[in-house]
Amino acid sequence: MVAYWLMKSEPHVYPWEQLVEDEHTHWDGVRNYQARNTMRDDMKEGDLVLFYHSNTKPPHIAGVARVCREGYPDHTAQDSNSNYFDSKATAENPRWIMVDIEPVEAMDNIVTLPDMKANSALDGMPLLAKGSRLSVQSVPSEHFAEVRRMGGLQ
DNA sequence: GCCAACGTTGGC
DNA sequence: GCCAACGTTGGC
Repeated sequence: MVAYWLMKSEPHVYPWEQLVEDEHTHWDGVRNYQARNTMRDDMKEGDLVLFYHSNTKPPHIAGVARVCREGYPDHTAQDSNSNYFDSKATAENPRWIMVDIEPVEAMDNIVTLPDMKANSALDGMPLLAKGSRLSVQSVPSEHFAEVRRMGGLQ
């Protein structure tokens, strides 16, 4: 049973094009407990992910990715040279978790936030909720299908 | 366990 | 650059 998710990345930090070039990546740097718990407990290999570009004009979904490795310790938390260093993280208690994802398909045309807000078929989508800030979040399957359709994918 | 202060996210 | 919304920290 495939589940659907959405992950946010700022394009000047790690864009979709970089994921395509890298072929897969580990999703390090998440330092929010709710997002961590989702990666640790809920995201399974084969689940599909909407790759969202935040903090850009306009914010948009760039493509679809797939979980290719389930939750494991985010080693950057134990690296004092990393921006994501957390002094409370240890080998015994890594505190932060990441998954690996790989690209599946780019949108034929990007799906912008205003277009999603204007589409009543997406009413109730967590991304569109007021004050939504979670960088890893669930996507209802019917919303996932609608976003793919909006992006021009079969 | 409360809550004020502070830091971050992210659309606009 | 602004600021609303939200999460975390730490004193009490």
